[in-house]
Amino acid sequence: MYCREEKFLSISERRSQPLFFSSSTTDVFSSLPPSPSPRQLHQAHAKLVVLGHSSRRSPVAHLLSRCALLPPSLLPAAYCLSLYSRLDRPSAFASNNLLRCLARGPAPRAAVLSYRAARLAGVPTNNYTYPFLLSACGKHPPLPSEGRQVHAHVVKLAFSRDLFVRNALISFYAACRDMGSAETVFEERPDVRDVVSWNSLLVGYARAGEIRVAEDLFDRMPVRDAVSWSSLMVGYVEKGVPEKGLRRFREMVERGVAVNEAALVTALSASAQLGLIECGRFVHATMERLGFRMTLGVGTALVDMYAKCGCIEISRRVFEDLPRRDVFAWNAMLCGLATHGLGKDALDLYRRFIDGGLRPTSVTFIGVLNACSRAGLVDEGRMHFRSMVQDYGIQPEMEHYGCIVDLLGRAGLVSEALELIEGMTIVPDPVLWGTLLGACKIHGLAELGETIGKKLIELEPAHDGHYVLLSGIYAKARKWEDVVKVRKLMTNRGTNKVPGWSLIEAHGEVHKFVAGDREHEQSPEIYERIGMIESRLAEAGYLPDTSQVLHDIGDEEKVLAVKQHSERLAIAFGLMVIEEGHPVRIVKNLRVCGDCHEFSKMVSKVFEREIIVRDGSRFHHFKEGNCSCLDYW
DNA sequence: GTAGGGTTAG
Repeated sequence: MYCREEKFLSISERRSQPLFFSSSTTDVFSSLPPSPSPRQLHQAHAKLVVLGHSSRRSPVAHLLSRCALLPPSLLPAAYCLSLYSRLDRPSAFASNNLLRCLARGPAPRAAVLSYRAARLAGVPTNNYTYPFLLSACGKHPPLPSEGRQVHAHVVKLAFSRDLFVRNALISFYAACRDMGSAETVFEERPDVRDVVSWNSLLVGYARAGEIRVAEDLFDRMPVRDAVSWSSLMVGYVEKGVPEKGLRRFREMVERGVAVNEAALVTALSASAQLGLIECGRFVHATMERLGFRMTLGVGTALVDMYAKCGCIEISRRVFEDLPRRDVFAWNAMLCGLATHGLGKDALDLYRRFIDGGLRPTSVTFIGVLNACSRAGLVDEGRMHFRSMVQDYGIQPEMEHYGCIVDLLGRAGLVSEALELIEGMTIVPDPVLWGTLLGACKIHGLAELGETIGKKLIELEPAHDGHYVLLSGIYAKARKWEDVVKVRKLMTNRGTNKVPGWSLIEAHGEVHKFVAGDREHEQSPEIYERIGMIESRLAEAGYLPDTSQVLHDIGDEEKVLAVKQHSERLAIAFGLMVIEEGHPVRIVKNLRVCGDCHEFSKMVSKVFEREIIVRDGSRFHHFKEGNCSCLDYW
């Protein structure tokens, strides 16, 4: 309406119009949609300027309150500060809304500084001030000493009876991992408590890894809501027991608790971690059954879950069907394609992402570099590594170096990789040296491998993987005495060899196998099946390669040790119980050994069955005698 | 006009 009127006015007429011709500012705000974009807020601001209201307390505070609701990525903290700075005598409302903007913005510490300035300028505070301020102090990384000072103000200014303030205090202490203080605030006033108080404490314990305490709180809660359930689930997932989180999700659904986005995302993340597609499908189906509308968060978690459960095509479809995509969604898809060895597709996706005008993050480059590595695109990888720093100002982190070392190592450029490591600005971690050591083993560089292996053992003497890799390098060079020496060293030092296991899902049940396992109730049939598979493979000309069996034992025993690797048991079981035409999906914790890799390729050919293995770091799609990793992993 | 939960990588 305002604009239409203006169209008919000449410039001179416009000048002659009183600035307040649209007498109220309510029009400016009532024309805004429920969730305005930054651009629409700027337009509202422009209207206030035209109306001559840009220094008036109430409309500016109103505008700030709308800014504070923007998603954090769009929150213009500097702009909010400039809006606020136009005010002569800011109200508590205006100041609170500035605090709210700053607390949600990229630099929450600014909220503390702004509060200090407001106190000095005599701006009044009220009970709304402290929740915003304490939330700023509890953001990552937390500001413990600032928050404690705020707590002192709360007490001094007599706001400590306020439920919202108390809850914000509990959350703040929980974020600082100071559960003692969180508990004190919680216990101090049992009459000023609600479900949020309980949840805040619960989250604190869950994040601190004190899952038993969290469970106990959960059981004692007088009222539980969806946040209570999802917070407990997060605790399990963070504690490394995603299966318990999934169990809670099922329980939550069975009890008819209204499922929320966080519960869905956490349950999907748990399924993704476990690689259990049937669990993931259950969560997806539950979501659809309940008519939960697709959100960015759930969409991203679905893309990630399907990718991590080996269903990269479904993952792609979910991604393409998303109504909106943010950088998290793109990153999930990109990284998914890369771990599946679809390097070319990942790079095409990255192109689309950049052409769409989005800004990559450091995780985006982990995906891109990984993709280059998997596709063997050395020059392209080097180019993106440079572009990351030069075009986007992202400093390489350990993971980026990891991808590049992997890329160079795979291409046999081990000395270039070594040079890169030596020139790093951050101290290379053992994982990085381990990546290089892996490259030495693959390319048979015994001397360099020996140096790095010894160095690694020195760095992490309790880590069995280093001894295993080094003895593998010796074994490949047929230096048997050294193999024995390293193995003895390993035993003497009492390192615990991480036992290898493989999981396979069949008809709603999860079956777990460890090497040489005879626990499974169908063990006799499984071993019989392995024998049968082997004779079929032998007819097809397959010879076991025992060079990677890192035992100082005789050849015959070596063959036996390889034969009983956990994924073989899982594959044999899979061939027994998974219907024909369906792929056999296996999840294992360690990397696949060379012989099992060869074995899987042959099985996929001879038995015309697709086998999808998720190992410790990537996927192997075995089909018609080939593997998607192109035999480098 | 307030406080509590989740997603990408390794």
